[in-house]
Parts: sequence; structure tokens; C-alpha cells
Amino acid sequence: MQKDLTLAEQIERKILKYISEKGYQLGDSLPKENELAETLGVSRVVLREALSRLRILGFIETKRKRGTVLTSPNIFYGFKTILSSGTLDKDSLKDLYEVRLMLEIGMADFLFLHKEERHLNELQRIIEEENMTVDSEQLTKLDIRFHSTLYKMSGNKSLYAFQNLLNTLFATYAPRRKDWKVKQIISHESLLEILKCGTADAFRTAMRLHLNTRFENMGTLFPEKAVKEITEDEEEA
Amino acid sequence: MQKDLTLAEQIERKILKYISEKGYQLGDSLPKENELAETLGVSRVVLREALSRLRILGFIETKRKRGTVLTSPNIFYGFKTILSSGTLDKDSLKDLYEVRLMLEIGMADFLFLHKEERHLNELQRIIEEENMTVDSEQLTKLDIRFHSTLYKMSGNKSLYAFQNLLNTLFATYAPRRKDWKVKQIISHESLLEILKCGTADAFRTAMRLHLNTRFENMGTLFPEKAVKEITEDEEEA
DNA sequence: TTAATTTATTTGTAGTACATATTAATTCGA
DNA sequence: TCGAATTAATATGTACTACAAATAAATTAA
Repeated sequence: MQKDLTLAEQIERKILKYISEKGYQLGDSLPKENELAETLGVSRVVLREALSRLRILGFIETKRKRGTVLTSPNIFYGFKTILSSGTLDKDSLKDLYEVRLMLEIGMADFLFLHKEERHLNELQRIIEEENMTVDSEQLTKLDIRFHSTLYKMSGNKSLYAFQNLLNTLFATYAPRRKDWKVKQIISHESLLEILKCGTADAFRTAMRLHLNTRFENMGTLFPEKAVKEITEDEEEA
Repeated sequence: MQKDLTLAEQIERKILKYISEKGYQLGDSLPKENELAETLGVSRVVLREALSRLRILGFIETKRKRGTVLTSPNIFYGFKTILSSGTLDKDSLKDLYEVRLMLEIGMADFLFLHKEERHLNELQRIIEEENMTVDSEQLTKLDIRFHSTLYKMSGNKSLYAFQNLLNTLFATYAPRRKDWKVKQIISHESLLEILKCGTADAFRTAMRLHLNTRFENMGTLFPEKAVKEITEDEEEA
């Protein structure tokens, strides 16, 4: 079953198995390193390497003397390290950019499902601020805030966390054209209006038009993407 | 700037910095562990722990004698470990389930942008197989294949990888109702028809209806989600 | 020239020792 | 007796050393 995994990788999985078998709950403390190493039959070095791997994924936190405690694995914990490393290739960047567009269009139903007065008010405030400024940089910030509020409004915490990461990413990687605001077909006002008394279906269409410049600029932002064939992923147990 | 990061974590970032500063490319080999440890001024243990963290994120691969080589950081590398660990909490699961629905609805434009004859043929074949069987399990498999093909069709490799992960996840966590096939408003045939000679907008609406049972069943699949307030994330540099 | 064998090198693993931080216990003073 | 300060105990963090295992490179044999 196990191919050529390094011992630390095997132990990493053993620990996860050990945790679920022993019925450890969030917040519980694992045995101390020496004990756990002995229990699993490896040296402390290997155990610590395995623990380190679990730590970067957000499974555990360790503190001196206090030991290793189980934490809620934030899905995007490791993600963050990758994004902020600046080593992401062009293709992956474009992929993420596309994913964001898909999400903003696809989230419509959840916006209508979870919308609350305070969200609508927040959006209204942002729009008012937009109408009061002509500064391009300021407008960009407000635009980000508007869309960020939508993500929050979706009621999906993971999605919101994801969006926050992408924001910082694309702020540096995909700067906007200067005329982005002018060329917009559907304004933030229109979107808000639909949110107030429209349907999810109407919102999707409107959002698609609102993001039209993004769709059009993609070719220049991410030129000549190598259109490699997607091959079937071999599933792993 | 650095809070209370462990040395290995600091070194992890130092290595990333080192890589980008030295202009290392994908496939290049890093200096051997002893050298790198000395260069960065830490023991080999710490260096190896840092390398291990980078390895789980898919930044590097190491082989005996050959050394450490830079690889393309697969965004969902660590993700996979988390998902397959079975320790994901209910909220995160629901979040991911929702995200998948959003993506399938939001991907319409990219389907039309990248659709090719072979994709349409593949979909056609699946539909024909569906029409030839009544076995519930078989139908579920074909359904997964149909949607999986759509992801492939989107031309977004990262998205396709993501979807593969979610498939294995929800196969165990969110089993289907027995009558899912009967209650479907829009069939795969209809979706394919729209893909052939319809518009992205029409496809979105159709897909939303096609997924209607999924939307409706969400309440039973993920009961009484703790509707915790989404708090502002403090951005980190 | 090619195949087989040996050598050298680099990662993988183990053990030990000590530094450091933090909790727990103990002492001292009011 | 209570509370603050000090001390002790303990678990993680880091370093160093040694050796095992794998494999690329060099050497030898056919």
C-alpha cells in the first residue's frame, strides 16, 4: 500500500490514525514527544518532523512545556504559505484568477440565502464612498471592499478566508487597468438593487456583466497560457 | 516582524527567500543539506524540518543522494492530507460542499471558452451509458463522471484537481438520496444540448436547476450549522 | 563499447545532550 | 492565612555526532 513514503510521512499518517482511533477531540493534548515517539516506534527526530508537517497544515499547535494540542485544521493554512512565497507559476495564477470569477458569479444563491440588513447597509455605505471620490487608488480599495463584503455575505467562512488570500495575491500579480471603472457595464448600485429585490438568477447575469472587463483583460494579464492537456488523475486511497 | 515563530518556520521562509533571490528555477537542485544548513546558520535537524514543511506543500522533492529539487507547488497538495484525514469539522465540510455548487454554476463561461469536440463526445457517451442502466450505484458513478468531465472541460487544471479531491471527500461524507435521479429537473441531456448550441448564461440557469436537489438536500446533509459571525481577518504581510 | 562492480556521496534515521520557556511547587513576607 | 516572589521540575526546541541506506559516478571486466 505505502509506496516509497519517507518514515516521517508514514508517521504523519500514523499520528492522524492514532488521533482518530484514540478519539482525541479538538483542544486535547497529545502525549509528549518522547512517549509518542516510543509508542510509534521511531526516534524523536522523525516524530518531530511528522508533527511539523501536521503543524503547517494547521492540525496541531505546540507550545513549550504544555505539549501538542489538536486544533481545527484551517483548510487554507498551507495555501497561504504557497501564495505568499511568490513562487506560483503563471498557469496556477491564471487558474486562481478564473476560480475567483467563477465563485463570484456562482455564489448568487447563497447571497440571497444569507443576506441580512447589515450586509446591504455595508454595501450601500461603500457605494456612497465610491460616489464621493475620484482617486483611482481609493476606488480600487473600495471595489475590493465591495466584493469582499459579498463573500462575507455568502455566509461561507472558508470561502471568505480564501478570498482574503486571493486579494493579497492579485493586488500584486494582477494590477488593474486605469480605466476599469469607466468601462463597467453594470455598476455596484445595480448589483445592490438586485440583491435587495431581485433574484439569484438575475444577480448571476448582472455579476457576469459587471465582471466583463475582468474576463476581457484576462488575455493580457496572463498571456499565452500553455494549454496543456489535463490528464486523468490517478486516485489514491 | 517575526512574532514567535519557531526556528524551523523562520528557516522555511528563509529558504523560500533564498530560492527566489538566487533565481532558482523549477527542477533546479538546492545545495545539499549540510551546506544549506551552514549557509543559513542552523543545524541540519532544523533545516530538515523546514524542508519537510516545504515538501508537504509541494515546493520540493528530495531523493537520496540526488538532493533536493524544486517542484511546481501544487496548490492542493496539503489540502489532500487534510481532507483524507477525516478530521474536518462539519462547518468546513458544508463550506466546501457549497463551494462546489458555486463553481459548477460559475464555470459556465469557461466551458464555452474551452469546449472541444472530444469533451462533448465524452459527455454524450456518458449520457448513453446512463440511459442503458438502472443500477443506482452505477448511475451515481456516471453522474460523477459527467460533472468531472465538465471540470476538465473548463480548462482549469487547478480546479480539476480540486474537484477530484472533493469527489473522494463527498463520496463518503455526503451520500445521495436514493431518488436523486428521479427528482432532477434538468437532465444531463439538456445540459449537453445547451453546451452544444446555447449560451453561458443559459447554461448557468440550467445548471442551477440541475443541482436543485443538492441545494434542497443541504439542510439535511449538514444540519444546524452553527451560524457564527464572520469576523474581519487581520491581514498579514 | 558495453555491462557489471565498486566507490563515493548525500539523504534518512537514531541517540544524546543541553538550552529555553513555562507550569507547578515552594518559600517568604505581610 | 493569603498572596507575591522565588525556585524547581518538565516538555519542547536546538545542536551535534554517528551510522544506515540508497544511488549516482567511477572503475573494472568482458
